[in-house]
Amino acid sequence: MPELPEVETVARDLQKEIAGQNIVSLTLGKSDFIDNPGLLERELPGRTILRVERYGKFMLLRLSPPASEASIQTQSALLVHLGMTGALIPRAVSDPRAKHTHVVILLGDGRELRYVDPRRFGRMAYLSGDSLSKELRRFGLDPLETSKNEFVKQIRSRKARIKALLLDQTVLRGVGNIYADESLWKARIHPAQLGARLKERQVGKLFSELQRILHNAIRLRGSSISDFLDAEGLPGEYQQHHRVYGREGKPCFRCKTVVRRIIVAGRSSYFCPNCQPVPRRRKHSARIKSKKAKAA
DNA sequence: CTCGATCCCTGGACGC
DNA sequence: TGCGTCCAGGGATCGA
Repeated sequence: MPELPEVETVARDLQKEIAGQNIVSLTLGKSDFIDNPGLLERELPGRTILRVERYGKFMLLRLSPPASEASIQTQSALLVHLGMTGALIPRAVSDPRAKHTHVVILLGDGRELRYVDPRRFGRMAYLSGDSLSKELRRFGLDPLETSKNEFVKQIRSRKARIKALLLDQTVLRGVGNIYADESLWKARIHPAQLGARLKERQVGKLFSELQRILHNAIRLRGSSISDFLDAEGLPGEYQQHHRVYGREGKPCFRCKTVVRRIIVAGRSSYFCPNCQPVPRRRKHSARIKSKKAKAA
């Protein structure tokens, strides 16, 4: 499942592999995950892929302006979200096409940039000018480009659960389930804890650990849980370094307590009940306890 | 503002 | 071997 480190890996590979390539033609298969398929077919042929960037969990293929507007400096880009099972990989034309290949972009050097996505949870969109900048503004802070102070301020100003905040792309762009759980475990914070209730020191710790984990994961080319493949079609290796994610029923790496899985913000959340204690309700616990005793 | 529920989609795991 | 069933999960959307 591609999150920030996986998308960063693919974006860097593609930057090396296809930046500067001209788009000769575009062939679409199933296109229900594309914002406006006709627009892609009209706009992409003839453009040059200037560079490939990561933006949150999106890849941004920055494009040259259309020939008719070469003098106007309107930004345009192809946005690609890999969803759960997407892959964007340059291949020789002679390579057989994988099942679920939905977009094929013929490049000037003769190769094909192929988008493969069995579940089609991904998204693709051509955007330019105001609609592009407007779309990009929807998203929150990039965890690798934000200061600790800014992160702490944002998190502590919200009363949603910390897990929900980490996953909310309008708060923080790029973090998904794996890296949310991993950083919460490292910072010893329960996923259901409310953002506003966390101490400044805790959120600071969370930020440092999140950054460290993301950098490490990028170094190891991401986590491959089920389907993730980089732009060369190879898996990453960070999954071998997961401390809690996917480890329900196994001993905590710190204290040997059995790792649990609960649903927080509608997502599986793995945590250690000992290292990441349940959030305490403010004071009333004694009163509730006596009430219960009376009822019994 | 925040929540849960629901939908999208397919392949893999599991039970028989 | 081959069914059927359940489930995962990022994000959009809707109603509470």
